[in-house]
Amino acid sequence: MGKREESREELRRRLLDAAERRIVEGGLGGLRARDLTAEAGVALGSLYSAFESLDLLILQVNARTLARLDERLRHAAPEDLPPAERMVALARGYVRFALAERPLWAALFDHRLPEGVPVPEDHREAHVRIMRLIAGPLARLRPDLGPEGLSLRARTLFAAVHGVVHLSLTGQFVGTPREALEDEVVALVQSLVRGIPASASG
Amino acid sequence: MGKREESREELRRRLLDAAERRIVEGGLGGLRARDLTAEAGVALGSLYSAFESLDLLILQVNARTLARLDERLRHAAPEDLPPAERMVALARGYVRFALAERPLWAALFDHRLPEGVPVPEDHREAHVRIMRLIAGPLARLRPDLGPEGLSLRARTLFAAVHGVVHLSLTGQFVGTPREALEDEVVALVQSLVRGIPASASG
DNA sequence: CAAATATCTTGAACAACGTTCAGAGACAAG
DNA sequence: CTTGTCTCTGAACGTTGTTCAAGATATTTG
Repeated sequence: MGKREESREELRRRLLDAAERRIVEGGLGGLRARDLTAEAGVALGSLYSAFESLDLLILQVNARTLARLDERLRHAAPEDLPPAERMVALARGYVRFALAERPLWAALFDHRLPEGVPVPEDHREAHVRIMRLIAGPLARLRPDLGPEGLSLRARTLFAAVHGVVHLSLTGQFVGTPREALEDEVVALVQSLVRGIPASASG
Repeated sequence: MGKREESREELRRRLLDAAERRIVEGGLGGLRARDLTAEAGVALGSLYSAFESLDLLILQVNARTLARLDERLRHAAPEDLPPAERMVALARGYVRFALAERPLWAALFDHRLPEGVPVPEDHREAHVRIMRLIAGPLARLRPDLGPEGLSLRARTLFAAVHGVVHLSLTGQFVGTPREALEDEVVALVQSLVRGIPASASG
């Protein structure tokens, strides 16, 4: 009875590892079901006995990446820092994570589920955890905001920082040059942190 | 001699129009070479006598969209406004354009050229024109910045605003809710505009 | 332990995709 | 009208993700 479940987990792990390696090497766009299963040392069809589809497998790779991002951000911005510095440290941590784990980080945003399929609950939860990491110091800077407004502003701040990193690294549009990225993001957050207490909006 | 060239242009126009309609209806992800050529009333292979590839055709659709965005932004932020208000107006214009032309706007960022193919020069130029639209009022707010730093900061500001809109509308990550989007973007830009003159960084 | 049964793994086959190209057809020149 | 040149056509190709009958393997039963 035990052997079956164990080997099923082993299969999932092997496929996840292989997919991660392939993404690191060739980006999400270069990920093929055949390469992935070959690298994992299993048959093509086995992918579909371990996961519902290739898309759902990618989602699991992304879940791992999200967990690592969460950990890195917590490590980068300890709770004993003053709130403004903590915000800057979070932004810096995000930039460095994106640079260090670029293909896996990019996969978080490049991957789209097919039309009908909803994002799983634990994914949204992982996002919310990261948002709360921002909402913490933000609450100290904006004691006037309620929990609702705080959550809203945290998402907006994250999205702003993310946007700068994203355009810079994907290089589609004319983004911030890579060499200036970290400094620009820090300047952005500092401007926001300075602008925030003086503002009555939101 | 004239008939040949004329019909070639006509073919390109028909294909571009059809592609645009298909993207509006089903998004960039739902665009198929076969649907597109069927809608244009031409054979599948004709696509490749008018354009190098489907990717390059999409790039032309995006060029049209970029031109419309440029026009809309100029219209939304007249030059006689005070610089801070102009910045807000530009951001508001961007949000509204994204909402109004959502699938075509999304195609600007969802579409990626294959590995080796570089972004054409006129595309980068169209981007730069939009950046200059931001750099104008920014120069008044930050007379201390040189042309280099100004261009840099303009790209960062655009990317920040874009990030908020992008995460909100693609709904991949936990973004700003649609109802709050315009207000949040305006608050973001106001914070930045307020934070900017006090800051010595950059 | 051996036979029977349940389960999983395998890779050929399938449908759908972008792309190509030999042949049919349309146009210009003589 | 005939000839030659260019263009348009859609069947065919290679490559995707996905499926599924058949063989291999594990588990249960006698």
